[in-house]
Amino acid sequence: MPRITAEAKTQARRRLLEAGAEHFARDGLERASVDAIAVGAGYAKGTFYNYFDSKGALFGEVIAEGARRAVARYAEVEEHGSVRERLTALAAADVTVLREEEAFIKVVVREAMSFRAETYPVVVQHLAPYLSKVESVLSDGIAAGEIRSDRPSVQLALMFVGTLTLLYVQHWGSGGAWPSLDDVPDLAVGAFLDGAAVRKGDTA
Amino acid sequence: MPRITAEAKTQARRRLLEAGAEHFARDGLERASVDAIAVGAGYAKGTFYNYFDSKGALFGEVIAEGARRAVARYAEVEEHGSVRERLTALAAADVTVLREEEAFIKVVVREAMSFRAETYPVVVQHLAPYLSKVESVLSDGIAAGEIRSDRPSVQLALMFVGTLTLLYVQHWGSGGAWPSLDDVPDLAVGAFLDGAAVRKGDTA
Amino acid sequence: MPRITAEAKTQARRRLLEAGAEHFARDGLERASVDAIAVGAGYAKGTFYNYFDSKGALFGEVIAEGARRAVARYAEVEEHGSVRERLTALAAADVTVLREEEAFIKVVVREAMSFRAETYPVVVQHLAPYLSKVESVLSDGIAAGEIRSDRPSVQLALMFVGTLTLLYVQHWGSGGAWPSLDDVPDLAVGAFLDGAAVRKGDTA
Amino acid sequence: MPRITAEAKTQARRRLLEAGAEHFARDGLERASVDAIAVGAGYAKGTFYNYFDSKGALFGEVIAEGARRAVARYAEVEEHGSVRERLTALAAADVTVLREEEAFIKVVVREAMSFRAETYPVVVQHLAPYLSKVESVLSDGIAAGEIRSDRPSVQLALMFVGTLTLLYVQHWGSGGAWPSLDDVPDLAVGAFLDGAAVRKGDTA
DNA sequence: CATGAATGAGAATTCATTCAT
DNA sequence: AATGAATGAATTCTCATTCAT
Repeated sequence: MPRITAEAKTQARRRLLEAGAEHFARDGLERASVDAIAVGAGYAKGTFYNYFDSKGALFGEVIAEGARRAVARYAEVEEHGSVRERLTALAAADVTVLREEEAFIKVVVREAMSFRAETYPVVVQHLAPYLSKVESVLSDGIAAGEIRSDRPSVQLALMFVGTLTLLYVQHWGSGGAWPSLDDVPDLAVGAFLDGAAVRKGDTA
Repeated sequence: MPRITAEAKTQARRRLLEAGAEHFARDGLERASVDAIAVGAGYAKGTFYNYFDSKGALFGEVIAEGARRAVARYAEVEEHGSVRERLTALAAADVTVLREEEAFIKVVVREAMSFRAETYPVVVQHLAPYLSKVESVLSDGIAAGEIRSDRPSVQLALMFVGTLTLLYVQHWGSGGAWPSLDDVPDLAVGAFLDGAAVRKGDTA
Repeated sequence: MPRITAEAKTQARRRLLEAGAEHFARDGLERASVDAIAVGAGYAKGTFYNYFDSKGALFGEVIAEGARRAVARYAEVEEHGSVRERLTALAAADVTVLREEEAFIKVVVREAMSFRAETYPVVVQHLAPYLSKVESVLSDGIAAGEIRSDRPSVQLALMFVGTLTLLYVQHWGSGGAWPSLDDVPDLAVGAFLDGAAVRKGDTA
Repeated sequence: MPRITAEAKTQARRRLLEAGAEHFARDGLERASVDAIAVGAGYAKGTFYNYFDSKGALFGEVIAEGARRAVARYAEVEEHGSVRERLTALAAADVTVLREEEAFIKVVVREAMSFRAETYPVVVQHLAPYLSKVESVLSDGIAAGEIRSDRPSVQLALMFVGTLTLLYVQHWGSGGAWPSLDDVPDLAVGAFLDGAAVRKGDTA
């Protein structure tokens, strides 16, 4: 993956990317201003256009970079153990990224949930490796009889990632009241695997 | 002595509200233009301001109206049966509203998922009765031993509504590919109640 | 002068005229709104146009009416006595009008001092009878050797009326601090006739 | 590292200020348009906002600048001689400014005479040094027994400045017919010091 | 006569983008 | 590379005026 170094080759680019994430996370694409982003990165407005074609282009790259950083972290996760353990590890890795790159992740999540024609495909495309990882864990689980086999693994993966995302949104929306980030991995995995119903043989 | 009745006035308001929902759903608050909304409602630009103070004010009312319509439909849902049946009925009612008022619901959902300081509280406030309904069903379920009692019913309600919302987002985001609206109620209830894990005694 | 009755033949017209004066005095021509004037007169906006062609037309008529009311009061002033007495009486009559019709007079004064191409001629035209009155008193004074004969009486009349106006402006501008309306007649006449210099034979 | 010097920036500001004065003098605050002002200064509309926050802000600065220029000229006036000589010199200096900066002075005068809550305090504040100068001359005159001592010097100063202003208004209002600017200083000083009455011992 | 909904020209203001230095 | 002044398209909002009822 030489892409990271290639794309962030200059200091300036990286700084603009960070400042962009910051502003997009806070203000959204339309309300964030090129001027504020450039100044936030320590440059004058004109410099922005030496590195990015337009505000929209930066936005796309912020999303791509956010997804890339998340995926990079996923790559470090252990490949063995039960499905529950592996999903929890993935979720924990995800939360770690979120803590370190909150701005980037906020932008990605917001776009993922806003299903806008202009940006949705970009998000989906960049989240693909992320989803594949989850899907492969679930496929293994299906093969091992740990996961229900009546749903395509893609759909299950979407549901898991969605549940995780949902908890982030509730975390941000509630101002951190519930759930706390610490609780997210177990909550997500619990909700996804076990559901809310009491079943025969369970101890309530 | 109004020559044009109060109903006619309400009529104009309603048309602007519908057109507003349409445009906000497609373009979002910032990209939707007052001019386009007015023309979409069959009026000239200036007329808009005879009915609403500003674009932002209309946006708030669209959200309020969307929430109101959803809640109205919830009120018709049967109050008895198993938790599974009642949740499915609620979800089905929700999908019905969504089919009939897709624009309004899209706006509400997008705002609910965007956690913007300006609009989030409005959304939350208007979705409150909606959430209560779900919560009361779940409380009954906990009392009846059908639902796990280790989570506050509020949190469970948030998770159920979130799951439903998630499926809408995936429906819209995939261009209707998956899930179809018909599948949403069972999917949501299934995911929420049963989870994805195979458990002892289950038949895979 | 049947004009007064002819022009104010309807209640509505008069009420709109009064409301117009009120608003123009407070807000000026541009910032006063037809809607506010109509409502201030107890009518709906549309009714305004049954009585006046435009906002500008009303403005012209307010000025005309203000000048008319001032002149009407001048007509009652005594025609004999010294120049000082007669000028003081004229000034006192003027102050009386100002108290009773403050809005109208404010509009006239403001326009008189704003030398705007559109309205200045109207003001001048309507103040003409007002000025003639002063001028005739001063002509009598010149003939009687009470007033300096080295200035055309028209110019002297302009200076006197100007001095009076100046004091009004200072009264309004200072929020009534100085001069008070009670002081205006003597101040104006004193300044106009006597000046500020101490002269041989005067008792300082 | 400004490629365009601070002077150039000041240059643009100055051009906008001049154009603003021109337009405000002709059209008043409300009827003057930002677009026309910008074009009048040789810039596009948007450029205006690189230098001033709003039309109102420019208006305030035009008034401030007008008062500043007038005061600057006052500062050059001789400090000795009789009261009559000094007042005449002040008035002459004032007329000189008016000739050179007619637009600015028109705006200041119009605002001074319009007693509008929004602008009146600004005008008064900026004219303060201007008034002080006159007042100190008059105080000296009172001490020297040249000026009547029965009026506070502030009030006398207001009357003198008012008289001067009045003559400007009449000059503008009459289209230059009477008085001509050349006549203004002597007229103002004569009217202010001597008054119009013939007194014992005078030669009519 | 009275009404007030509809209109649309007009104005202020914002801001992404360009480009000469 | 960096800069920031200039630009003008786009947008929101106001309000005088019209006119059908």
